[in-house]
Amino acid sequence: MHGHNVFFPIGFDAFGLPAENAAIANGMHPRDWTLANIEGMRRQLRSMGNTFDWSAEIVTSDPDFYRWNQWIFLRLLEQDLAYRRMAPVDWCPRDQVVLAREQVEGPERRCWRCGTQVIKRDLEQWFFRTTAYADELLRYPDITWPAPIRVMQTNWIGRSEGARITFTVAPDGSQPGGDAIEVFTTRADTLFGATFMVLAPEHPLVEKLTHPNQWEEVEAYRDAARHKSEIDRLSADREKTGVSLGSYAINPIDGERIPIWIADYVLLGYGTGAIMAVPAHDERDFEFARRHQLPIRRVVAAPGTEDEQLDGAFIAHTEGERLVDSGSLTGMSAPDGARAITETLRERGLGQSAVTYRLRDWLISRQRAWGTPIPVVYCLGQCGIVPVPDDELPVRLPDDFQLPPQGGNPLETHEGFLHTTCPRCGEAARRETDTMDTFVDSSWYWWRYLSPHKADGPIDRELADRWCPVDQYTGGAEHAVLHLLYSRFFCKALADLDLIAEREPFLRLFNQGQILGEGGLRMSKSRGNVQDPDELVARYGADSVRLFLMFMKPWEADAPWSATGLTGMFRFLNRVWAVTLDAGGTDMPKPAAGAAVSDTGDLRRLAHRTLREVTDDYQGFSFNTLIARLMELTNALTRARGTAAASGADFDEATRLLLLMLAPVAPHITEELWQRRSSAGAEEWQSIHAQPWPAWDPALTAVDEIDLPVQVNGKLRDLVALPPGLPAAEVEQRVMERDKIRAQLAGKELVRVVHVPGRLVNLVVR
RNA sequence: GCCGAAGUGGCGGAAUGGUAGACGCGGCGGACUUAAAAUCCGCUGUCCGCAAGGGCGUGUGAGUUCGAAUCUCACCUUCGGCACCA
Repeated sequence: MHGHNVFFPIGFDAFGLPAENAAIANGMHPRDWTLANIEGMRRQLRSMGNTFDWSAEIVTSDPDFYRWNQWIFLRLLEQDLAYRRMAPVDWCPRDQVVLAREQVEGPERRCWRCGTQVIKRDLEQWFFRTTAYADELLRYPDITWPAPIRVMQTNWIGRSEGARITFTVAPDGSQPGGDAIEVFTTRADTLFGATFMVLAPEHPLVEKLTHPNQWEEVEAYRDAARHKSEIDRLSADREKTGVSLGSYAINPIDGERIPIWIADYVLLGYGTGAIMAVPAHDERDFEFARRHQLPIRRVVAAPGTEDEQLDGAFIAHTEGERLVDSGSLTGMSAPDGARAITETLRERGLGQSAVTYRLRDWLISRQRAWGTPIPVVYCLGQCGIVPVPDDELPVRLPDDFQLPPQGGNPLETHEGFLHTTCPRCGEAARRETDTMDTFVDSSWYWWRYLSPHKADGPIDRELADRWCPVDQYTGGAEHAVLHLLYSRFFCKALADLDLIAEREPFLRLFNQGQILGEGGLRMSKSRGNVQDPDELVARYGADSVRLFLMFMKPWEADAPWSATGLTGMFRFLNRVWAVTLDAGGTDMPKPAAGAAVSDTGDLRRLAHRTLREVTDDYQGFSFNTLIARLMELTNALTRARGTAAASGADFDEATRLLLLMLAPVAPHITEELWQRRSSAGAEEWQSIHAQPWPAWDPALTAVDEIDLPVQVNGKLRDLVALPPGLPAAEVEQRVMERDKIRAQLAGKELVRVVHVPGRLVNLVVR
């Protein structure tokens, strides 16, 4: 209606565990189960009147789509943005699958799909190197996204600036010394306060650095750490356990010998997996030092507070704080101290400034059959991991796999799929049986919508340049660090592969809310609280249901489903029907006395004002208030029905504008009414959805009379009807003449008159 | 614990410094009808009052302002995110 070309495609994210599990439960191949479901959803979406471009439909489980996942995977592999390595990973014991870090939720570390607590396992897995773009992902140039989403992503990426510092292991009776332990710290200024070191129990240097006398104790601790559950290990209020390795390191700034410990509060996966412990200035180190009687030495203090007793770590930065007890740097401000120490270490080759991120690489392999096969083979000869050549893509999922009754991945036992030959040397080879995380599918699908059948590449560059980035994206906040982060990573990676031009996929993001099940929980089949629109659509019509979904809450808010109020939408549309087709009110009992509308100009003005406001509301996604305004207009027209006013041109224009304004949200009934209006008149019929958006007449939207609120001491006391544009002095004079105001002012002293022209007058009295 | 969002009638919600409660649901009353349904009209925050009118009122308490649901501070509650990140 605004003359833009709009591309509004639809598709089905059809791979994944829910489909696979449901297929198992129903004894079907997941493909058959999925396609049957898609058929149902297509019908349901059409019944709601969604105006998708079905010619561009994508089904991600179709080989024509997933072959390009494989093709992109191979390009990322070439660029070292995809890799395989052994790592401690999150494993969901119920789904029997590994999960990406983003897919493990909450303090109890539960699987995002099934809610089971995950466990850590050391497994060899495939990763995408999202960390390569960590810094760029922190920038959001020229995109209009809700601030909370950006905050969540920023926190998730967790950039922190500091220094890497090398501690050298000291020689002693059992140990020649000389090994380097690298640590990361954000507080280089506290280096003089480092009184011990802590390595993660899994740190590779532990075995080498353990003194023979400590061997047994260290082994026992490492073993316990390995078997401890994730939750136990991560709960922050747990006692800080650890054991000494019996060896020592040299503090690179002052040469002091400090003991080396292992403790499970240091995580292998963050920074370097080792820390310098400064108990005076870090809560965790403080707690650990207290428990194990290690020295606590304060090295930063505000003047005059140096001798205060510490009963906790001193963390907060205070005004004027300076280094104390820090050799030649004593007296320096803390930030200068950090710089000086880092610089000194750099000169000695023992340190440098550094940045660390909380973000981990994206673990994309899944031990399940219903996903995109990862296109590599393991050569049983000499070649190791060999990528499948492009011209052998797609690596197809077999059509006949049997789901093993005991669970697990059927691809591992499918002889036809498993056995192949090495593309490099021709010897026997085994296919990779892991499939890709389904978030891979959703990370680039919108480019594929532009050319879903393109056979010689994933993306039509010319079309992508013309249509992308996506102007308006809609999605839930629950995808903040999942789909929305992965998609930004993909965009940057695909831009570096020169497949697309842009580096951000979605210019404007709107977080629509979710309609929750009764009880306020997310709808899901497993909870059995799914609401099906079919019955409501059959009973009230798609337009009523659509309107109600938009009217019941702000578009961005979550709310539990309740059909209370749906009847209001149905009644509203009935009134629209009545004012459009039966302005004379033949069905009305009889004109209500006193309801006659004499000034049809009022209807005109209301229609034009409504148009102005509704146009604004559409722009701002304020669907609920827009519908309310259309109801007001309809109610005014309803009151004029059956009166002389209803046969006039103003009434006719108002109903015409009403239909046009309503068309985007109630497409079916407005089209029908539009068509009937056209055939009643002489105009040749054209779809209402192809009409230009109407323009309002500024002369009609201008204020013609105001009911000026008059307050006395901020309390509303009167409303004074006035023409607009009256001089301030005259307005005030008229206000003062009002009986009510006189009564209010009687016996009081008028101190001040606040007059906001056109808005109100406030009389301040004493 | 840290970060973020929110708290308004019986219910969903409107109003982002200027008439609190638009619009809808529900409720009450009326018209039409033999009757009911549907439809249409009116009323509906709360307390006092026959009325005119007035008091109170946006989680709680303070503050800024002529004026606060809206801004500031503290607190309470709910929801979402993070979880020893050095």
